[in-house]
Amino acid sequence: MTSARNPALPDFDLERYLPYRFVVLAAQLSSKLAKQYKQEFGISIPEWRVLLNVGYTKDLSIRDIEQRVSLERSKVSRAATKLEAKGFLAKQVDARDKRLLKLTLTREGTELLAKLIPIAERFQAELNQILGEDTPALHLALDRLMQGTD
Amino acid sequence: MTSARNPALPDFDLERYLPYRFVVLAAQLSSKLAKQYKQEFGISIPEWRVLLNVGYTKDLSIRDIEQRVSLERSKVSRAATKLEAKGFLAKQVDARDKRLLKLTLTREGTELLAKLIPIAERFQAELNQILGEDTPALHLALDRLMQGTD
DNA sequence: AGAAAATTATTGCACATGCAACGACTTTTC
DNA sequence: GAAAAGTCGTTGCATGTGCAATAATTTTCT
Repeated sequence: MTSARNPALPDFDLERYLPYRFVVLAAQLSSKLAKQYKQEFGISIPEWRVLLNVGYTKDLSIRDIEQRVSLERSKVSRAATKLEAKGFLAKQVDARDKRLLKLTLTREGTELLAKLIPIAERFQAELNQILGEDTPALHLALDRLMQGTD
Repeated sequence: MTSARNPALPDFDLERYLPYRFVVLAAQLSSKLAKQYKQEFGISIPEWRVLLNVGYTKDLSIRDIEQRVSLERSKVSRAATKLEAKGFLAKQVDARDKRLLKLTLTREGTELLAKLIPIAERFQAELNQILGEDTPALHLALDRLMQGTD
């Protein structure tokens, strides 16, 4: 079906090409949630990730988040600035090391996150539904790839 | 480990959150290849996708590629324009339907693609190595998700 | 046939992104 | 203890992106 018509080219099957499949699927999944968050709450994906991290760990710095979530320094910084402007988180300079920032959710930020999480959970449940008994196998494969491609 | 410190928040484990895992992994895989293509050949990801499609199917239109590769109209259009400027492909108006374009690789484009493909294959082989016997399971899971989230 | 609706590729524009440079601060080294 | 090297967060800038609007064409409908 995807055979090469051009004799100068080797055979190649894009439909089975793993990096491609990942990118397409990831974009689909991510944008589905992104639209919901954007429309209903005005929150972008980087903002959602930052919110989540700050929500679950005390006094994170920008750098901490960068490493955990594999999100660029500058992305994290800008997301944090926006969240601060919207009143969802507070920045505070670390007294011990004044280069660092300590990020904390405000009450409003906590309330927002409490609304966002169930939506994410519901989405995950949908996916597990679709995957059925293959869910663990997928996670295993993802573990392997994450490990292997560092 | 990822337990909620904040009593107002439900528990949530980002490390096991499927959409997140996909996005991170996809970005990793994709950017690894992208850097290589960019540095050595000056080709971006959208350009590589277009190149590939045009290489393997005759007289594709912009719209055809959009649908196949789930790449935005405008992205495809701009990628095609760049590839044309670099001499890798030729645009030609379809005589039957003058709204459509017929895209074809030039000789240079074919030569380029012939160099790109082995690199992609090698990358895929690496991944299969890492996945080992779990490769089919992963593809099955991907099939399910692609189907299910349309 | 002719008007209205639909389709195709391109483009303008506002916004996101990645990277390098910067200032503020800390750690290391001599 | 001062200078050099390193680290942290922000920002400027060139480039990429998504979306809506547009012009050119085709299809549909009366």
